[in-house]
Amino acid sequence: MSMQPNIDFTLSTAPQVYEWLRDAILRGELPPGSRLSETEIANQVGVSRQPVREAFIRLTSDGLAEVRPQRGTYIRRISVSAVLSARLIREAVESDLIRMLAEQADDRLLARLDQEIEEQSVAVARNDAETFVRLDDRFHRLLAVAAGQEAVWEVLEGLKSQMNRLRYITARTFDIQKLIGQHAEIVEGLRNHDPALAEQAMRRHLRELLNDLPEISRSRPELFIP
Amino acid sequence: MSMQPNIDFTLSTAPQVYEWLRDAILRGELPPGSRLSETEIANQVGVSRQPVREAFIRLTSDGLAEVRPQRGTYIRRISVSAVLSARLIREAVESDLIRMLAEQADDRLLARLDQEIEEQSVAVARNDAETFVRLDDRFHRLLAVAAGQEAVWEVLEGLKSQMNRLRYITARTFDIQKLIGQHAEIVEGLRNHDPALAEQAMRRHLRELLNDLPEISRSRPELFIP
DNA sequence: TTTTATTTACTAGTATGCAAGTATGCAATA
DNA sequence: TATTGCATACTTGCATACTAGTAAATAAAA
Repeated sequence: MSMQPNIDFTLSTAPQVYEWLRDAILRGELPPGSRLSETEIANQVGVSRQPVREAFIRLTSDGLAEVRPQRGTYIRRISVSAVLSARLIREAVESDLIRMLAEQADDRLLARLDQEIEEQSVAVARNDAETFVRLDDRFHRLLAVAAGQEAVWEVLEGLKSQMNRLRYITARTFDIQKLIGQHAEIVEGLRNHDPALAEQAMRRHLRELLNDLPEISRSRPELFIP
Repeated sequence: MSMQPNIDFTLSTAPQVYEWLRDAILRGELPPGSRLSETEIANQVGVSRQPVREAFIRLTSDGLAEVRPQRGTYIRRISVSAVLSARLIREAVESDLIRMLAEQADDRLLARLDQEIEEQSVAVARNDAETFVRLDDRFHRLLAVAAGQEAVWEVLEGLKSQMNRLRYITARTFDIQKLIGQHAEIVEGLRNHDPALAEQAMRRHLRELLNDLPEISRSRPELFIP
């Protein structure tokens, strides 16, 4: 592994190791199928095996790692069905939220959303896919918060982890311009206070997010569970 | 605590301790706010602190426990907003699933669902609320499986844990007869291949599940996060 | 009596040693 | 050459010792 974490030894180390590993996994730095080792990570970080072990347990709970007793700990390969499930759930929930929001969207919110889309356009102009992924997340989060359902978004965040790994891996193959256009359609639905229109735009948007999944799973089978 | 777990020492003990505690929490045997202790549980089970500690970590990941360093481990009180979020997500997802299912429901499935409802009626006739909770879970799960989305249901299971604790606590206050009637309405929607009808029945059903939440949170504030 | 220190008995966090299972390379054998 | 047996070096699971922090009871002082 490349980087070294910044451990603050005045705080508990286990959660810090967890955060560090989780970030590395989601960013694709630790690719699916990688083999970890309690001892190895412990030496690298400068702590004992114990906190590392606890971090592994939490990663396993998240579905990001897999402990094979007496064999080793591995970064979980991506499950296509888990990714599709996460997408389906996102579509169901976010289309409900956007319909709620269409009835109550005010000018202040609409202005803020226009501004977000503007920022996204800047990112695409600079061909900065990674920034766009971050902005895209913020856009969807903002919609949930505006609907008064921030807690719902926090739950979705956890589910999205599998999708996020995929997005980082494939960040360069997105047709970002198209996605931004879809964001604009969603906002138009809100502006017209048209729940059905906003919902349809949202569903279309989220359905296309994984359009390239079949191709990726064909070209990079090592990332996926067979 | 009352019961003792059945530990199979030829298998890993940590997961068994986890399952045991999780079950006790969901059933309300370990009520919200209870104080646990690694040492105490370890002695009771007959293992060292280590596997118990690992079980606590997983329970914390599930949002069922809360470790306060150097102070103790507590069963998390129920967060009303978390319960409401879980309900909203369930409604969004299950109404999408039921709409998908309405187009493809065959006689075999409908017969099976009728049979499930029959079983539920038997439970209510015996005034067996706990069995009904289990059957209710199975009914909704069956719908997800029939829609070809078992993986989606597995995800919902995790979210439902907060709702489930509440259900066990309040099992006696439910108007079970009414819930069974709503199940029947859902099945009628499927039988008529009417997605809109099935969806409306499902939404009504899931909205009423928490009707008594305000009253419970008033009468038993010790179970909830303020 | 009230307030302040101090002791004592807890808690979880971490380090470490040992046990048991697994993979791998090498040597002996067919 | 191909296969088997074994030594060795791993892996994680668990038990234990120790640390540091917390809380509450107790003792000392005002």
